[in-house]
Amino acid sequence: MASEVIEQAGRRTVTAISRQSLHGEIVSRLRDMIIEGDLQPGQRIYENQLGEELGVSRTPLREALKFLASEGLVELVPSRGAVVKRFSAKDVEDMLIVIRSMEMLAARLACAKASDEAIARLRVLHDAMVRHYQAGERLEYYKLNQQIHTGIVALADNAPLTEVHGLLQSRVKRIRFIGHEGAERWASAVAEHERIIAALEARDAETLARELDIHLENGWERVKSVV
Amino acid sequence: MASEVIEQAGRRTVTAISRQSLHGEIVSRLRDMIIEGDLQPGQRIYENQLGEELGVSRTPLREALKFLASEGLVELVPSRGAVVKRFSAKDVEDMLIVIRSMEMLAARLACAKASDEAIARLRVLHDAMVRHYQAGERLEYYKLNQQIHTGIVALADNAPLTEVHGLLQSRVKRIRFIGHEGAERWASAVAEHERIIAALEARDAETLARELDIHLENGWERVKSVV
DNA sequence: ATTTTTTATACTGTATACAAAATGCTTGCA
DNA sequence: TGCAAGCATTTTGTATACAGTATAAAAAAT
Repeated sequence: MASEVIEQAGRRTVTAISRQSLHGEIVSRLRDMIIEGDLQPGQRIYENQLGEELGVSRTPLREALKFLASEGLVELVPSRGAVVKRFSAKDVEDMLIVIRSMEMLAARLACAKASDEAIARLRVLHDAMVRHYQAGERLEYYKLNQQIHTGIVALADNAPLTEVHGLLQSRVKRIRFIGHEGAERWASAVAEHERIIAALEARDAETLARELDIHLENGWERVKSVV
Repeated sequence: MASEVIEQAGRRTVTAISRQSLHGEIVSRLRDMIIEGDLQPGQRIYENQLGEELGVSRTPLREALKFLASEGLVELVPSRGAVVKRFSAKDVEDMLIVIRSMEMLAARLACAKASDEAIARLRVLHDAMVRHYQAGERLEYYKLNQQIHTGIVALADNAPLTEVHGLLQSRVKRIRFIGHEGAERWASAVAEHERIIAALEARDAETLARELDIHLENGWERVKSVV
């Protein structure tokens, strides 16, 4: 395969230039592969094979797998290596409960601490998202949607909260990504977002938390059928 | 060194017997060493040296370090290896905010889902804790205290919540461990716990959440001075 | 024909060796 | 005496080799 040769040549160059280590590079790459479904849940990971594909030897690959295991994206089975973690419906439901709670916490903190400029930046994202909705561009909509939720968490200026939220978010991403909602649900989701941004701009913590609660509860219903 | 030989011989035996992999063994060991202050914040970890101490080669040790890096207990500096992570006062404060929120969530879930037997088991732990308080046994008290908080989270029957709570808990552990509170504060902490268990037994979610909120807010004040 | 045992193969776990990078020290020079 | 440059040493990063274990297939026995 031509791409593999390019990959190998690229690696050396990238390693030299980029600030990221090879380890970090592999971690990001594998994380994306898992989230985007390139590596499917339950699939066993053969170190030799995957290492060859990525153009790296087993050592840094194994280190990356350990890292991802701690993130909960792969499972380490003793003497049988790594397997892409598979989540049950309950697992996903449980994650969404926690994510919802964390976003509500973030919302309250954000109302108290966020700067006007930071909130304005979220409004810009929101408006862009609405335009993608009106244009029917689901993928672009989805990406901005994610960014807004992550953005609200970021407003709370609480690193552990951001980290843990991102951790769980990355696990449900590959499931949410599949979820294509119907037109009327999509419309109401956008309306919910509008109210969320408005509450944030008003710095009305309780309204914001309540709206997020409703929104994520609905989102959960939207996803539920897929899992 | 004689101990090294014993260590190495011991390792082979242990590896054969224990269900845990050597990797898992090292992870647990290092985690304890960090939490208990054996490895101090900011301290650089020399792989050769530490590997020799533990009687393992660099490969599994490095894999364990990557795992702990993902847990947030060590930091990986490119080309300069691993350093025990140091947390600022704000970091700790932020963690405690998140932990508090998660315990409150757990409390609400627990009131709805926990079995009577599970709650009864917590009551037993609580009573034992009170006895240790009365005997003035701080360490034993502290351990049961931890167990009770972890136990409440466990009652929620939400694996991701348990995992994430444990993650943050392990980071603040080494700080809390140092925190020795005064007699009157200790007394009020015990009283708060009594109310918490009572609310749990009554399955009064809102009271339980409120009491936990107060308790953890106070606990934060208790710790604050130390950091 | 089915089940059990043996054997071969493939993969993981661990150690070691080598290469590249960083740090610290020494020596030379101003 | 102070500074800088180069060299030596230490340490990390990566590859490879070897050992142990699980899996699968084939052969033998019931």
